[in-house]
Amino acid sequence: MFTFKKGPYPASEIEPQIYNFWEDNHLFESLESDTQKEVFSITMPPPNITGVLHLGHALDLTLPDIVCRYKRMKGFNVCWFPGTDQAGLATDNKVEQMLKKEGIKKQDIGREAFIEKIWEWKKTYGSKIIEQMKLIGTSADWSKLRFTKDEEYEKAVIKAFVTYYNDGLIYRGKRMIQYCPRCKTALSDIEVEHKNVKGELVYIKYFVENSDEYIVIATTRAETMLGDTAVAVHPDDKRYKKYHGKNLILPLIGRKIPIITDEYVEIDFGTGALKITPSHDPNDFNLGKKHNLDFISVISDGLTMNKECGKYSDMTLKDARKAIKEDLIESGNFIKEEPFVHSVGHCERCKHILEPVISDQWYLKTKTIAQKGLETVENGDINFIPKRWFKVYKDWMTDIYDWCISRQIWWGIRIPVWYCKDCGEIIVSEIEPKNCPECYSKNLHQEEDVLDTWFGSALWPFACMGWPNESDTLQMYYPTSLMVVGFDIIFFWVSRMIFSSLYFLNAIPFENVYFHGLILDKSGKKMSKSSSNAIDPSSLIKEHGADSLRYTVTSYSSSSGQDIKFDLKKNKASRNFINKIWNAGNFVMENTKDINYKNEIDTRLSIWDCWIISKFNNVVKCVEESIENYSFNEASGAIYSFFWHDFCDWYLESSKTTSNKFVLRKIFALSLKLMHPIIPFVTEALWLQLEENSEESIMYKSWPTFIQLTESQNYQATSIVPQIQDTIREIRNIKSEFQLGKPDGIDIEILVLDEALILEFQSNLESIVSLARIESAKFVKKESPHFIANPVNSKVTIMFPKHLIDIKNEVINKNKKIEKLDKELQKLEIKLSNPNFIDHAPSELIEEVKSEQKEIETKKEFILDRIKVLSAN
RNA sequence: GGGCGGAUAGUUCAGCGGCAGAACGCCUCGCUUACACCGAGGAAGUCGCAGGUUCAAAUCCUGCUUCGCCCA
Repeated sequence: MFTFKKGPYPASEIEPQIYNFWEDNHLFESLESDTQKEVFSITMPPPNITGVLHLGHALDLTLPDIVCRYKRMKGFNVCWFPGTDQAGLATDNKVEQMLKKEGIKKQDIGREAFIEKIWEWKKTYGSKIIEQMKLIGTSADWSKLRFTKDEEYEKAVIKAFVTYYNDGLIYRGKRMIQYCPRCKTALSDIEVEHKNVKGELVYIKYFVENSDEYIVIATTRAETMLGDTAVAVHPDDKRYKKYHGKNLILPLIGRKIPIITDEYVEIDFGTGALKITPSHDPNDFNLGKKHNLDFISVISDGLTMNKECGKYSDMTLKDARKAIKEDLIESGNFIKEEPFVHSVGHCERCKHILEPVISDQWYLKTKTIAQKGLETVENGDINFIPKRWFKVYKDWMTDIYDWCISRQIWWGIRIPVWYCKDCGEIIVSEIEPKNCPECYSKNLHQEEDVLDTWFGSALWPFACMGWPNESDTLQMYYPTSLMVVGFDIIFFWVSRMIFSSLYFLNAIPFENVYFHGLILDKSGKKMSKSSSNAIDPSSLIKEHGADSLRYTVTSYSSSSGQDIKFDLKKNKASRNFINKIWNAGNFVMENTKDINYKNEIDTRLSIWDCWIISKFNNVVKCVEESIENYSFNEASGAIYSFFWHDFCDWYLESSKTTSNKFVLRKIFALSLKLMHPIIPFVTEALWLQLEENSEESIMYKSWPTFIQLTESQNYQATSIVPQIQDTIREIRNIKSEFQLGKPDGIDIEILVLDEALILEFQSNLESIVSLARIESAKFVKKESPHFIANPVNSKVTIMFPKHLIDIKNEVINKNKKIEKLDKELQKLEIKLSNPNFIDHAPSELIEEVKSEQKEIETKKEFILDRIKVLSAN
């Protein structure tokens, strides 16, 4: 399929071909007929159709993809359900803005035409996000793609509404809601962002009826005073006790308002007297209900003063505030104003300041269903990773409010409620009623509001599988195994998915939830389009490839789900790693192409073969454990250090002189499998090039298993090779110290004190010479005066010819080494001389420390001895 | 006000009772026939501060400083 070209790995050229290969061969598709295998299923948190891929998606997609690919290789029947979300408000806004540019207002064209426009828009742009998901290698079963406003999906949402309603959990009520004047709709409480805003605190005199005395009221929203219907004080506040039961005269208006007492009022805040505007403040609303106060509305649409406001009618809130302050000054009621920072609700979607408004909305009673959702996680049926998010979940589920599910926008699933214009009957039905069941009138009108998008997406895990139909899909894949999301949508999505699933299916939606952190810019700020610090993953992919981006986000993703300060340098390092793999592949294929792998097997293993097999066994285990524990960073670290430092730096280099070509090729192929879940493109590209596999994808090849070594092979791997490596390192060190670059003329002697070890060293002489880059080495029985000795360990000493060594520097070096060893010795001695340590520490540890002390002492003596000899010359 | 998280090498982060690690960057050397997106070697840390528990603390406990997030 591919051929090597000299030079760096051409990711942007290869990756699309690989993805097409997978897709064309339907490799992502899961068969419901495949009942032999254990099932592993995931539903994707569906991205917004108006969105573009951002780095958060890179996490949402890469991490589940790793798990899916890993599970496939482990022999599971894996199904990953993809989808996109209608995203009510966001889409409504987006298309509204687009039309605005053409000079069209949505009100001008009307509801139906507007919705039509959105569908047109979706047809053109809605697949963009899907194309981008594919760029990153998403191995989701695209044949099962769903959109949360598909006809079938809409039926599920309506079914859910009607069921809740019939069960008495949905009601319509006049309540105070957060209204976004810009989006012109109610929002639920979690769509409100509280931000501190600089404002002013205005102090106003409210005179007591028939008196010269007054109470001072401090307010941040002077304009709402027109709607005041009481002033509240704390019952124990001595300052105001004498006024209990009296009335105040509302300035400018002259309305009589009572002074009420309530423990809600904070004595120490402001003047301790609180003006109550039940129609325009959520807390005042509650007090108004409690004390049976009048509700006077003075603001319409959240933007302007209403008709009841006399001279202030139709003014904007800002203008009205200014005019009222001026009038208060004139009337002598104004005392002062001072700067004040207070928390103000903003629209989570458009960031506009929200206005609390009383209106008719639809609500879902959440208390009891949330309780069940809480218990399910508490008792471990659903597992949160990391655990700490449970506390956040618990707090929210415990103090949950009824959920305002109606929205005054057009794009969305319209609430399935009809009002009879003749008799006032309310009809809630899954299908449009023909006439009123009470009076048989045909004069019916459907509720104008649509449902909160999140109401529908809460059903995603099962509605994407065809619920409420008893589908085979649902039967087979539900509940799912894993959900991967950012913690920022724990309330929006995770909580609601859990209680919805428990309610409608009496089953958990997923067994595990991995919450990843948020991606921040290099300085730790949230990435956002408005502050232009957002990094576009598509351009990153274009520049360095999807594998690089995947590798980068993976190495940032620990089981503790920390936020990620995304560093472009790290992505570059990942790119280098991918390139390293590509080039190693090139080497392996070049060097093994002349062997027939299918028929011949060379079973003679060199010590390096044994060593790499042993290392490979370890890394496989480590990667398995890391993926199972969601320590993705550890998996990525393990493959990096194995492949680069063990396989390339040592094994591949050793293979240039000594090693079994079969093992070289085999371990390389197995490494590709091992790395495939994390970096699927390059591993597939290389896999397909190993000629024996030219047509079969790596995706369904079995996960590597433990390779058995004999006891002696194991001994060579874990005991001999490390000594040879230490020897090579020591030679390289000396070469480096004396700047002996080229191997020419470096003929060293090696003294080995152990007969068996001599044999091992001798039979691997070639690789020692080659890896250490020297001209020759020979084994001797004793030191020669023409050579300078350096200890590797208690059994191995290497000797460089005197003429290559600067004796003065060598003495200095050796003295430095002594210093170092002394420091280490000191530490050990302190430990060993502590009787408490000897009494309490485990004996293994004590033995370890003792033998280490011995080793260092021997080394020290050896070096001291050589210093003496050198100094004497 | 309540809660959560971070503070470890110049930088980005692991480690979370038993000799402080990685990657990048930096310094020295090297175009060794897979890779200069490379190779070999090296320097670099009072693990935020102060107490405590322990034979032993970056790691556990308490308090504090500081940065960030969530809820009210």
